[in-house]
Amino acid sequence: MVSLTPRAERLLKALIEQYIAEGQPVGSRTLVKQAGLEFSPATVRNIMSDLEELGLIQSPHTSAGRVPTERGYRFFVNSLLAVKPTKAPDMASIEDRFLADQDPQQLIESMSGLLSQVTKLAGIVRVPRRADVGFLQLDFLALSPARVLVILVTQDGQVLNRVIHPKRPYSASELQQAANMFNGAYAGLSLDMVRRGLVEALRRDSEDMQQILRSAVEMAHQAFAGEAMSEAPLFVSGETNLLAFPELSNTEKLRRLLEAFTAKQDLLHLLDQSMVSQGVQIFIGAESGYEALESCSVVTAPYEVDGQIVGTVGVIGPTRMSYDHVISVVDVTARLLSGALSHSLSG
Amino acid sequence: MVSLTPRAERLLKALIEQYIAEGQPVGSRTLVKQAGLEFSPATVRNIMSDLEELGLIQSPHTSAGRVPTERGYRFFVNSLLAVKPTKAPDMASIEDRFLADQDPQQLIESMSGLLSQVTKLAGIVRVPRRADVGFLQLDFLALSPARVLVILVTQDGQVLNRVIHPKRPYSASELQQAANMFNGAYAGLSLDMVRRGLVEALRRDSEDMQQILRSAVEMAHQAFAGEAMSEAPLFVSGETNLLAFPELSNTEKLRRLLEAFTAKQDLLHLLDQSMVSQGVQIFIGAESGYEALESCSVVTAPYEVDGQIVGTVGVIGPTRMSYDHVISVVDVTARLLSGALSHSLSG
DNA sequence: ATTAGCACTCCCGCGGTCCGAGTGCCAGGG
DNA sequence: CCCTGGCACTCGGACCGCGGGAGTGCTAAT
Repeated sequence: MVSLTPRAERLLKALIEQYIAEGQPVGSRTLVKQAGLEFSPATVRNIMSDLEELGLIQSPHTSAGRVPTERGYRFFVNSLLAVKPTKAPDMASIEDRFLADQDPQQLIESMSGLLSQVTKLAGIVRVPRRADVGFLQLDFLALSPARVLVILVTQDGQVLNRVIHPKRPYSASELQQAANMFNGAYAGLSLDMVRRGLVEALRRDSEDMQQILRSAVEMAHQAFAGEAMSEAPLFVSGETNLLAFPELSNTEKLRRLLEAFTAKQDLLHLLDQSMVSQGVQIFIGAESGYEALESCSVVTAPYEVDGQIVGTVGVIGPTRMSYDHVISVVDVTARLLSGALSHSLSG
Repeated sequence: MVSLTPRAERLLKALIEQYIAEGQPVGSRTLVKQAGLEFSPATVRNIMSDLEELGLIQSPHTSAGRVPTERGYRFFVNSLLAVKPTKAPDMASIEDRFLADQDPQQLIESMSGLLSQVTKLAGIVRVPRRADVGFLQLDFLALSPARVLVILVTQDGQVLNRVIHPKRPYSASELQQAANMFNGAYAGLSLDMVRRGLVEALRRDSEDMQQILRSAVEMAHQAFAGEAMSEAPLFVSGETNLLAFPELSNTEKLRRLLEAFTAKQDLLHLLDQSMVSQGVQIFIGAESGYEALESCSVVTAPYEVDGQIVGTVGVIGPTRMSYDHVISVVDVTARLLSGALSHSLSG
């Protein structure tokens, strides 16, 4: 890690803050005026020259001011940044969202909207991997003779459902019985284990299985063995907020970015990465490793249920974002979400 | 309705087709060449002059070619357009989507993605209003002593669910009994009627109601009486496709358009409008009545279940879209969706 | 009635100029 | 020795004028 004189640090900090605020390359004169520095523009120029040699700032062209590089932002975030507490009105918006007494799944999904609204950036949320949550119970419900609605409930209150067309009609009591047996057989396992159990059970010949349980297994398999149980959902909101940033609105970058949002693949990897460690994480520009996120930063924080990390919330915006505010908003949102989930699930 | 000479019609048709294909103002010379007309550019200019007086075309400035006006598109769509059958590969994509045996709700929601993918425009889908569908059954499921999962199933296989915190703990058998009584009391009504019934039942003093049913009503009310039952969902996909059109990418229009997509209010009204009559409907530019849709056209078609219109699918794109292809794609999608829904629900 | 010709208009791209902002460097002063 | 004022330099952006090209409208001739 580079080390700077206190003065240089102070200057870099002022420069980055100014650039974040205005979005324009900042020159020595404006920097002196704006930051109230007690030395002259010429001195500032010398220091800037040093900072440029260190790769912390650069100038777009000869006679423009300086702009932070990704390294500059990184240094800024690591060493210079004073995270500001979330502003009261923002805090109020966030807390309001947690007051509404809704089911956990919806609460989690609403986080992306909340974050985008408060930060004026794009909000993202990675919902818990279904495969890991516990199986609670399953129900078969006859919609018509040929159609059965399969409802699967997890221990954290998620509900998955799907309509299937069984091979033969079943009576309501048969279905009830089948569900009871199924629930008895698979209670308490994780969804992933249930799914593997289903595949296993179907491969073995069915002779050693009661006919009614076999029917249940078949129907459950038909409904949920596919990707439905292991799909990896990710929600993005407020993409339009990004249109407001001129550095992104040059269409080509924007297009790639929005396509990355709909493809979700890359984002998913990134968010999974951020699930391994606790606390707020920040990916600046190329650090994310995805081209589509060039000149963007991602700020994430995992949330947990009963001490176990299950998902991530965060925001995506231009590298030029107000890290000091964004970080605290993401952090507090993740914390409150963790609290709300743990409370509502065990309360 | 204006009437034109056959020659003028032919010319207008060629001009609009050319403009749709290229997106550039088209002049007399290129028009003659491209459309293989047997008269000279000068004649074309005279006719164009007439068309301009009629308000069907206009020129952006003196020495540019001509561009269709909204009236021009309208006339084109009404009188000149020969709808082309959906191309085989597109047809294949569409049919593929209906082969996957999934639940109706998901199938409907996937239509917006399908349409955006096939037409390279933004796809929209209005899902059925929940208030109108029939109530099938309701279940209470204890997640923990303090939390009850309420699952509501409609006759068309939709599942709504929400976690509530009842006033006192209930045993599993109490919950079962409550659900049974509730289902007996409200079976067959529409969701809207159920909701009104709930409010009514709570307002009456509870003495004339069995205690256990009263508990069920309270819990059901807690879970679903809010907007959950009457919310009006609308799905939009492929917004990024619109970035490819230069006439929209001027940022300000695009921004408003995308905001209209997230606000959904205006779109919803528009789609509700299109539910009153059968078949494909086309709103060109200002015809939609919403400023955000300026210089955009919307092509919609309602879909039905058992002869009853329940929702709408469609696309949104620039007024300069290939109506001939888009119309047939939207039409066939709506038809196939109607077929799939009627089949899967009664089959 | 159609067409060829022609003058006209306007957009667009090009090169040139000017101006301002900002830099780098140097010499002088605390 | 470090800071600072001064100065020459560079570069981008706005402005301007010009010419070419595309397209039109009009008119006269067929």
